[in-house]
Amino acid sequence: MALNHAIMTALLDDRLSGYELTKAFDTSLGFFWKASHQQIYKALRDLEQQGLLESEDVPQAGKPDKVIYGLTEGGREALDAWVLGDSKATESKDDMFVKFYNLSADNAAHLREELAQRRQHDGERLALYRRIRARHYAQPESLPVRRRGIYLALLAGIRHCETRLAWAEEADALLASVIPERQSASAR
Amino acid sequence: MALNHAIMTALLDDRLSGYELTKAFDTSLGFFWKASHQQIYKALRDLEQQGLLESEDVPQAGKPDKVIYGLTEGGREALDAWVLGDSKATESKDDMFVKFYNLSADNAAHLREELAQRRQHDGERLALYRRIRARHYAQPESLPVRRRGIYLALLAGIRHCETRLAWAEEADALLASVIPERQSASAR
DNA sequence: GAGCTATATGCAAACTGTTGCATAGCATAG
DNA sequence: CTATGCTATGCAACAGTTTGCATATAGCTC
Repeated sequence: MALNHAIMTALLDDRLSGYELTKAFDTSLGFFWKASHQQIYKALRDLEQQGLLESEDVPQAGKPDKVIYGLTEGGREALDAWVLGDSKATESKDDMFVKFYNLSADNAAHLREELAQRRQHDGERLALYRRIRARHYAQPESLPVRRRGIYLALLAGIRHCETRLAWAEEADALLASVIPERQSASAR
Repeated sequence: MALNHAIMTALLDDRLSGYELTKAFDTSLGFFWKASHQQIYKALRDLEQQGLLESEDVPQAGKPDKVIYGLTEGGREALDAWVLGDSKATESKDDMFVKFYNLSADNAAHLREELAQRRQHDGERLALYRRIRARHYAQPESLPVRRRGIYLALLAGIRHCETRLAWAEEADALLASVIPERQSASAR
């Protein structure tokens, strides 16, 4: 299970609580691996039981107490070993492409709207990636080794968004040509 | 569940057996939605029970008998309605990017190998897409409407592969610079 | 004749992920 | 003062996917 390894990866530098990890999985590593808090809390308990993480209760004033987790020596070794194993690429599944196989004059306007939402989303994501890049990865050659790996992942994210946005323009033009002339997407 | 709708989409033009659908999901629609035969046979039975598909037993000589499925009127309507609903994009998950977050001098050579495998795979996939494009989608403007949708999906696949391949070159160069000089990926 | 591949379908268990709900204190906005 | 949202953790049910196994016939190769 890669979720476990993604969590351990997030704990390489910092000792974090489940809640903090959940937030980390909304950004950063979460760009490449999504996880809900339910998944994360469960994985943390499992990993601790396997001896790959150790935990510490941290009482807090004005907030609920929390439990922070850190990698054990065994966890670090397990993570290193995992990286050296083979990884399988989970092929991405996207409803929208299946819908494109159903394109018709009746649904072209709808698909165009969905596409516009994707463009919005990809545009925001791209802007975020670029900000992160400018702030933290402006000179990849001078980064420490591990940070260069993160830079490459970020770069893949950037390229991916750019490609999707460019494709969306072509797709939008083609969809527009399919929509019956008498009405546009927003006509009643 | 989009698998059900992907199956119905595959049955838009043809009446197919579970086995034939399984093969179809290895190519074509399967480029955007993977499914195993166990999933497909189960989905077919479910869909028939819901009245969205109807089946017919086809005895065969020299081969096991088969059951072919076709869309019912209700199935066609259900599919049309589904296309008009909202779709959620399943964020793709990829072990390899998590591994990049763990880049070190010790594992750079291994990651480079994994990357080479991906390049190989993406390259083959791209070549296949291009062949399909050249054969069946050379003039998208003159295609019937639904085929234009499929063309757009194919185009997305092409762009995606191209982007990944270009990124892989950059990544490879950076990884090479991280690998300790005294040994290459294949050194003992 | 033994083993491999292809056709054709299916069950069952295990794993992974999503959704809904629950608790509980504190802060901030209206 | 009430509603909302944040911090912080967790259970339980369901949905979806993967993996391993099972069956049966036919043709091909060694």
